[in-house]
Amino acid sequence: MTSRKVVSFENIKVACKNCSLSTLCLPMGLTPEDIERLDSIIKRGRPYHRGDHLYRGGDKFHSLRVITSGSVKTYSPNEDGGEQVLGFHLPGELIGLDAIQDNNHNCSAIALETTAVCEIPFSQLESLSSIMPSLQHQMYRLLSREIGQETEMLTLLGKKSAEERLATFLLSFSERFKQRGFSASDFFLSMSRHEIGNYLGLAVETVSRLFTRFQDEQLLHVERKHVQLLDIPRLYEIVQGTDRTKSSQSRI
Amino acid sequence: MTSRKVVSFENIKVACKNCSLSTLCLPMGLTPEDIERLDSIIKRGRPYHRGDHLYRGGDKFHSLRVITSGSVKTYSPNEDGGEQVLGFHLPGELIGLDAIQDNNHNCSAIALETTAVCEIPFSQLESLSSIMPSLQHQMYRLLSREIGQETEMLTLLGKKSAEERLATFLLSFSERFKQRGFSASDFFLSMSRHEIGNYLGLAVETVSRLFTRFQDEQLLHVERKHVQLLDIPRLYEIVQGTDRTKSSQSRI
DNA sequence: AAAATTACTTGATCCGGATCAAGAACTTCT
DNA sequence: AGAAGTTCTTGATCCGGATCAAGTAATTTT
Repeated sequence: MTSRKVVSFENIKVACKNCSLSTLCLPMGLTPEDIERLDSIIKRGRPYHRGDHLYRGGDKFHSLRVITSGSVKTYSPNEDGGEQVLGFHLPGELIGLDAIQDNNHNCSAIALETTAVCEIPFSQLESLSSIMPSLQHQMYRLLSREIGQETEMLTLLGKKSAEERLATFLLSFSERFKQRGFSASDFFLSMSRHEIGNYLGLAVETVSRLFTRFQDEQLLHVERKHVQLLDIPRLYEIVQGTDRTKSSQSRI
Repeated sequence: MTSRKVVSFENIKVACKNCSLSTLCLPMGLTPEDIERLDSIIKRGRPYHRGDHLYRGGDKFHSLRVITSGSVKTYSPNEDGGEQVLGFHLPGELIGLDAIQDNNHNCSAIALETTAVCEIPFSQLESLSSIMPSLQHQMYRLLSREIGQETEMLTLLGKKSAEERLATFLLSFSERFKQRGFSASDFFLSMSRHEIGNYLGLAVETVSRLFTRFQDEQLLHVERKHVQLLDIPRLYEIVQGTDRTKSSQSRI
């Protein structure tokens, strides 16, 4: 009778096979039996609160982590006290891949809100992947995808204007929320303007002004962290630098 | 008698076990037997000439490539005809890792000078790595290292000044040449000023002016592609933003 | 609920590096 | 060797976005 109640809130997502993220996550494309084996090495701890570190630069590396709810910022603390924000991570995303190289975290990861994660001890994952070719393949794909994403970010920081950067940022969240079954046009950003600016290589003031400008131009409505995208197609035009409102006479 | 002559110029580096790069390259840390097995899947074609493409964005991916001599530029062609230079690659460096994710090259690679490469068919490498844990481990490390390097580049493009960027660039080559047994302070750059600028997110003119300035400040001597670093310690100070010549009164 | 702190916005000014322009040095072609 | 095309350098100007400054709104502390 009461035994039903044992399946408490904390245990609902206790297995990959029941997890709605499995199509985005490490188990993607694995057979149910393989998922079961992967599942057996995964640890699910208690949630982190806003501001808690998942790990810090310098920590010994032992586990990769998948966000299962909430969101996380990764950043690399640089010599003079400042930091470079490296990414914002949503449920289903794997973090810690950069630490494999020397078994050390070179970056830090901090929860932006209440956040749950799965921990995957890397040495066990490695052993498992050497007897499970499909898992090995998935790991190679994920590592490669990470490289590809950073490559896009290099182009963003190397060549794009401030407004192209912010539009890219917003559409990235739009797409990722959509993938996760949320609205592509109405969402909350869990990070501050300062963190957005740091990530995009812009000053806070520039980010703030751009939000205001985008709103004036009817591209979106923004109130604090709540963003509603009103004209996604035009945001895409801005991303490509094809925005007719200003580039019509340039570049010929 | 004449059979000795069969070991011609082209065949000297025909095996990993004889290759001076093996400590920097994929075989790093493998046992001689494992190197032998890896060697058996590697293909060595004829050299590329300056301007030849190793692959282009959109090509089907089948092989990773290791530069064995010469140098290569990777770049991502972007929509409007321009390009973002992603990296300059020296002997021992592995390229193509970003293509694993979807079996397609998203970037292009072009020889900057006469260049030889080893081709490693990825599907064979994958099979081999699933029966050779040490190779699998090495692959994970290399992929992770690539992520770490791109992360550093993100910080460079997001936060650093033009002079910090060029100093970082020069010291990166200095270190890599040194690793390969060449001079750390006297070398030839195989890429143009334009390509350096593109890579560093700077205009050609800025790069040219910085070379002139660095020379005026006795940091280096430069003549066309020939660079001699005269004050490596001070270049390191510039990289860290700790250069006393200008930051002494700032940031307090 | 008031006070203090932190986050965000908006305006004014400044500056690093882009862009424009032109000449010089080098390379390639014929 | 001379012509034509590149690449590089140097100077002048311009502008996007940083920095400085101040005010306002939200959040946290007490």
